[in-house]
Amino acid sequence: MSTPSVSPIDLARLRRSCADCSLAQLCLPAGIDRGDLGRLDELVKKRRPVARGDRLYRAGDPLGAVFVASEGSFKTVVVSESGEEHVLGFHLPGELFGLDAVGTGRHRCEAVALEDARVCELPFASLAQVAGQLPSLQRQLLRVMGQSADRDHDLVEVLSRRQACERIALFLQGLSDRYRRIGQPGEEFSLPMSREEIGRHLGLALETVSRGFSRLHEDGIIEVRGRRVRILDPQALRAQTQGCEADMARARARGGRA
Amino acid sequence: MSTPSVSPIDLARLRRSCADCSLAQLCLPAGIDRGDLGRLDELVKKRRPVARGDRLYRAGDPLGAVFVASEGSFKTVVVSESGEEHVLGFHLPGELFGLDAVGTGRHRCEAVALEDARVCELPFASLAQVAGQLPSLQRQLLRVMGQSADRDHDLVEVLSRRQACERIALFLQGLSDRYRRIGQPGEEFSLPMSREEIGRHLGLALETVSRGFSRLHEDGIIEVRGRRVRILDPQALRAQTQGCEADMARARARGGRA
DNA sequence: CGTCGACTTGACTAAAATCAAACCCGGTGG
DNA sequence: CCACCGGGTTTGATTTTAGTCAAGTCGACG
Repeated sequence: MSTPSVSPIDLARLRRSCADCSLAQLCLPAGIDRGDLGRLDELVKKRRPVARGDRLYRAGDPLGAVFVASEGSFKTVVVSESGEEHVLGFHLPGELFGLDAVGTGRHRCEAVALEDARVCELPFASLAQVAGQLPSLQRQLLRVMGQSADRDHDLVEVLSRRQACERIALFLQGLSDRYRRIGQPGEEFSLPMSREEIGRHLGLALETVSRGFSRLHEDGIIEVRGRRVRILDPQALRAQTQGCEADMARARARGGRA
Repeated sequence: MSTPSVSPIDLARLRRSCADCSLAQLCLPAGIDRGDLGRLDELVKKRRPVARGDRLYRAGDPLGAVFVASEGSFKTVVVSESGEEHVLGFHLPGELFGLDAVGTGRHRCEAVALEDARVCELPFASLAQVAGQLPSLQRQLLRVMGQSADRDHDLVEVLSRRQACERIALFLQGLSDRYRRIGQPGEEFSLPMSREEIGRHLGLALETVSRGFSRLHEDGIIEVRGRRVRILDPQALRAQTQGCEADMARARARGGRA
């Protein structure tokens, strides 16, 4: 599954419909019956290609559409007045983003492709309108917004950890779960983002991120080579998530419990 | 219970309707015409009293209702497996909370009254159902969910600040704005939460919070006595928000530097 | 007036930021 | 094929910052 060598056949299939999309169950269409899906299908601009570094929207832009990464990953970032940027989130295929404008009508952050990618684009106004007519879509839209809030929520949980290694472990854990959800191996994946971006996401210096990775490596919990990551001991990773004391506790308990 | 002296007249007025509520413009009814408001009115359990420390819901509870603080403040907290708690947010009168269950159908955090308070309670299922019939309510519901996400967003921004004093300044700034929005003076207010709770919100030790307040006090930016806060120099507070270098820059710009 | 809890302050310690230097690897061009 | 970039990454030494532990202080309330 390298970057798309887009044959005409592929192209045709790509534009087909949400119903045929491999991500459908993770995306907005989940739980919407095939009949109603047609309505949704009509409004989606499907699988538009986006080059690495391209911005889908900028802070201040009026709410136009929400997006689903269909191939490749994105980041959403806020740039503070002082110029430094914080990465609010990373968005893997099947994940919806761009909802940050729903509150005020204007985007608060900008969305950037981390690699050459594709997005599906849904004009928000039409989406909301159709949702008013299709209860199943409304339900799903609310759920998706909720899930998006849950992800922010997760980030808060990460950032509230004091120890750098906890944040990093939690970050890897989260990525692993999310990769697994989209049908890719959760134990081995390659990071679409740089150490610096991870740092800007976790509120850590990039060196600290690197050291964290190295530390987890030394401890035999993960294997890292550049952006390639393999999780060797998921349980231990989870333990790191709970802080080092918890880690100790686990080590102690190792004799007694499975 | 024994909160404010509730005369029969008050009681009658309190139960009246959303249309008459002083918070209506901040709350769900905003932008909904009077006719439709009746529909909403029917489902709201209005101004139920809640004692300090009471929980409106716990983590794991199924999504039943969303809440609006109508009097007094609340906090939402997540308790990690290791027992420590993090305060996700504080909720002032007119602010809606409890949406954290929309994504999964179960609450991820618990909501606790910080003081004797009152809440309006909206059964979520009915709300969603009525929203399907009233486009204006649907729009408003989406907007309110978006605003709630924006607040999470703000918290992320706070937590991503490295300097403790930046976090604290941003926190006070935010509170000030929010108090102003609900028609209370933004320059002088009293904190409904303890230093410890602020710490658990900002990811800081309570001592650090206290020191931060003291520092801002010394610098003549705020006045603090216990939970009473007055903002003396809003501009300087804003500067603190941007980090100490920005602060320095401002000091220099003041005309004359040592 | 004494007690208790919340808050402040101080001294010390642990952790991460910063500064600075190597290192590794994919790509380029000789 | 190999030398040589250059970005991203790792690692080391030092400094800064916030956490921790431990006294005190303040203030509300019985």
